[in-house]
Amino acid sequence: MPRSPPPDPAPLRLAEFLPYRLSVVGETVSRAFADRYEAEFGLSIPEWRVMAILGEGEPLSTQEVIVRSGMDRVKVSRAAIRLATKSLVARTPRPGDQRAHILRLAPKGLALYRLIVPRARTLQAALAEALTVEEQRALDVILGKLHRRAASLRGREDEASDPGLE
Amino acid sequence: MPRSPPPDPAPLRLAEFLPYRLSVVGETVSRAFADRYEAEFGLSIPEWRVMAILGEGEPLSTQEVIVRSGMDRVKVSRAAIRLATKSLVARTPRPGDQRAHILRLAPKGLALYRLIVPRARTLQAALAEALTVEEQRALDVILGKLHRRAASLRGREDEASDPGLE
DNA sequence: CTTGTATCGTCTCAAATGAGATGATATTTG
DNA sequence: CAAATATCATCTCATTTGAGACGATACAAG
Repeated sequence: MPRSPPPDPAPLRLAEFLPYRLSVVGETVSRAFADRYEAEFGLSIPEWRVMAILGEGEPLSTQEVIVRSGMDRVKVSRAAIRLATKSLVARTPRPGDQRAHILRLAPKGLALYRLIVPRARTLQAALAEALTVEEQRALDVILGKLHRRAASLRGREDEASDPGLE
Repeated sequence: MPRSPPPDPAPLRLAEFLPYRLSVVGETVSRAFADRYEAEFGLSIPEWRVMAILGEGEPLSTQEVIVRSGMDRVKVSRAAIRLATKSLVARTPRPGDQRAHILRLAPKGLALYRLIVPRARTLQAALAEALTVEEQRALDVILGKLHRRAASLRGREDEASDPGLE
């Protein structure tokens, strides 16, 4: 029995495609915030992230900042160097391990941090304001789930099988 | 009455900060999908997006693809050129306007499109599977709201005022 | 028609990006 | 202890990015 030519799949509407939408929204938000951080504080996003991590309290090695920020090794290294150049961050060798640098906010960095945090909260509020409180809570859960799933999709690049190995 | 030193704002937890999380999730998802499109079809994300838009049916000018894809002028231009080089997309001058190119899927491009679409749906399903149906619906609404809000935040770069001018 | 302005897509170029190499130090092994 | 291996942060370099310049065409006003 002759097959009819492969039927057109219903065309995919890019505008409704989840990965596309996530990417566009993420980019738009990032740009909006990047513009502000740059204009108001002269910081790039990677610089701001490093400051934000260090502002949480503990001094951290570059390596630890990499893990917590989710950023690339090179990005963090460069951000740390630029921040040190601006005297916003102090870099001291780690006692007992000359390879690692301990990063901490320098006094000037701490002062700047105290200026940025309220501003960042305001900006976030301006964004979150678009959502109801329930939506905000839901989004929180959703982002966590999506992140874990996307990370695991990245993990096993090929082969859709591999049930539970490793 | 002497002021006490400016009280530390509660430190901002980057890991809970909405713009940060959106950006990280968006990036992770994008990478996961970009890896697949590249490995399986030899397409970059911009190339895939252009194909997806053209696959919706109508032939479109570069300009229209720019609008619908949300991508940069240069990105679309380059993607279209690469796709044309691979004979996936046909570029013909628009009758009556020699400036514009009309883009449409070439036969080879249409064939590839038919391969990609089911795969893209499968990948999306693998991602969306992490969420309940209610969450998927909620996310849809949420992304729309966030996108509009972020876009408008970008609009009025400075000055929190300007009520309604322009 | 001629001049001025707007829009099309591409090109240029400087900046950002990130995979891999590198040098320096630490740790493990024999 | 010496040698092999691992880890840290940085550097290198090829690629990607996007703002602005650009040439070409279209349209508008005189």
